[in-house]
Amino acid sequence: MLKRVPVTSESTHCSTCMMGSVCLPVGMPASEVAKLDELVKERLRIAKGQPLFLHGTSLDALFSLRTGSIKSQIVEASGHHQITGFYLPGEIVGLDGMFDGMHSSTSIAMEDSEVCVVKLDDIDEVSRYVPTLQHQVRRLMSKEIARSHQVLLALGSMRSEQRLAAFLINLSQRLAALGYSSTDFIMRMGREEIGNYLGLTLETVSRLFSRFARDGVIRVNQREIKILDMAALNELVGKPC
Amino acid sequence: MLKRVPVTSESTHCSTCMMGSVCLPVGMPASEVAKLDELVKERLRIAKGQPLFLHGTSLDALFSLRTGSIKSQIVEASGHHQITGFYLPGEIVGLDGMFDGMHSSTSIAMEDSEVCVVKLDDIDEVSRYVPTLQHQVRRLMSKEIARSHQVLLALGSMRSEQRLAAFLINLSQRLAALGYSSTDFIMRMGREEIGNYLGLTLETVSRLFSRFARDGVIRVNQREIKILDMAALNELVGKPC
DNA sequence: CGAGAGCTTGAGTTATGTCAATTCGTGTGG
DNA sequence: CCACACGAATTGACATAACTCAAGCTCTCG
Repeated sequence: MLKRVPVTSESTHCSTCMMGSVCLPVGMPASEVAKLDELVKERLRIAKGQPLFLHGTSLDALFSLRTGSIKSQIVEASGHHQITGFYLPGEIVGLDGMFDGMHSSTSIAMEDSEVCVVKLDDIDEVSRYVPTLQHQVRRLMSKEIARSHQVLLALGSMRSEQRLAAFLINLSQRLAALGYSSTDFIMRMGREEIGNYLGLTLETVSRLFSRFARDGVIRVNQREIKILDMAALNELVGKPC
Repeated sequence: MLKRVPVTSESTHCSTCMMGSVCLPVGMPASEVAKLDELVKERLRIAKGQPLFLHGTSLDALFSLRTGSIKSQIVEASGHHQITGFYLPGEIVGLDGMFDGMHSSTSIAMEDSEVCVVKLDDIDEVSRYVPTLQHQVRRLMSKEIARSHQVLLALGSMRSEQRLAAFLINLSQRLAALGYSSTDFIMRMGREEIGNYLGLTLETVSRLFSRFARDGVIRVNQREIKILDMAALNELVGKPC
C-alpha cells in the first residue's frame, strides 16, 4: 500500500499547473508565476490515513496540496489531540513549525492525496529573482494566522449551532473557490473530527446535523451535505448574543 | 492626552537596543543584527486604551512592542469581539492582515506602551543585504501560528480550570523570558478580558481565581498574582481526561 | 469623599457532555 | 451472494460544567 511515494512521471511546474489560481502563486502576476518552475522539484502521494509529517520531526519544506484533503492536529502530553485545520487543494500545509525547524503539528491525509514539496531553500533561491515570492509566503502565513483567529472566535464566543453553521459556510466557500458546488458536497471528515475541530462532542455534532435537517436548512446523508438555506446558516452566525 | 505620538528624541537602532535578545532579532547572529539599523525608522507611543491600529485599516508595517502591553481582537458583524492575543515587550504585533494589506484585527494598548515601527518595505530593503531577516520574519509568523494553535487546543479541549492554569503558566513563562519574576506579577488584563480570551465569562474566571487561591495554588489580589504551586498548575493542564 | 468600574459570590438555569442503546453502511469472508 | 462484523452515525436519558442574573463588595481615581 502506498504511503509516501514520490511522483516521478509527470513534470511539476507552477507555470503550467492548473491549480495556479488557488495555490501558492495565487494573486501573483503571471509574469512572475512563469519564473517559479524551479520551486517544486518533488511531489508526494500520501495514502488515506497516512501522515504527511509528524509532530516533532524536522522541517525543511512546505507542502502545497494538489489533490485530496489533509488535517493538521497538535498533540498534548496526555495523548489528547486537537485538530487545527482541514486543508483542501491549493492550500499550504506546514506553515507552523518554521519557528524552530520542527513541525509543531502532525498532518494526516484524510483521503489519498498528492502534495507538491516546496523546499525552504528553494524559496530563498527562487525569491532572489522573483522578489514577490517572499511577499507571497508572508501573505499565505498571514492568512493562516487570520484563519486560526477566526476559529478562535468560533470556539471562544459561539454556541454549538453557530460553530457548525460557520464551519459549513466556510467549507462551502472554499469548495466554491475550487470550482465545486457550494451547496452540494461530501465532507471528508467524520463527526468526531468535526467535533474535535469545533470543540464539541461527536454526539452534539450529529444532533446539530439532524436539527439543521429537520429545520430544512440542510439535507444530510452521512457525509453528504446539501445546503438548502444558506441564508439561514448566515443568519445563525451573524446574529449571536 | 497622548494617543499615537512618534518618538523623535531617541535614536532607535536594533543593534544597540536592550530588547534584542527577545525582540525581532531574537536568535539572529550578532553580526547580522548589527546590520538592522535601517529597519526601524520610527517609534510610537500609545496611551492606555488607545488603538495601535484598527481592523480594516491598511497595513504597511509591523510593530514590535518595546514597553507596555497590547491586546489584539477581532470583531464580528454583531459587534461581539474576540481577543486573539495579549502581547508583551519583544513580541510582534500585526502579523495577521498581511494577506490583503488590511488589518484583520484591532490592537489596543492595555497600558501606556511604546512600539517600534517596522515598515514592510524596509524589511524587503534590508533583507537584500541581511538574507536571514526573511527567515526571521517567517519564523516569527510561524511562531504566531503555533501560538494560536495552542490557544485553539485550550479552547477546544480543556475545561475552564485547565484553560486558566495554562494561561497563567504561559504568562509566567513569557514574563520570565523578559527577566521578570515567574511567580509574582501583575496581570495587565482584567477578568473580562481573560474570560473573553479563554472563552469563559468573567464570573467563571473570578471563581477560578478564588478556587485556586483557596486550594493554595496561587495568591491573588485583584490583578496581582503570586504563584505558590507551579507544579499543581502544570498538573492541572498536563492531566486532562 | 463619592462615584464608577472592576471584582466577588450566590442561586438558579441551560447548553453541552456523558453514557448507553440502536441503527445504518460498508466491506469481508464463508 | 449472503450474512456477519465492524466502524460510523443517530438518538435518548441523564448529569454537570459553565452561564446568567443579581446583589454586594472593594478598589481607584477624580
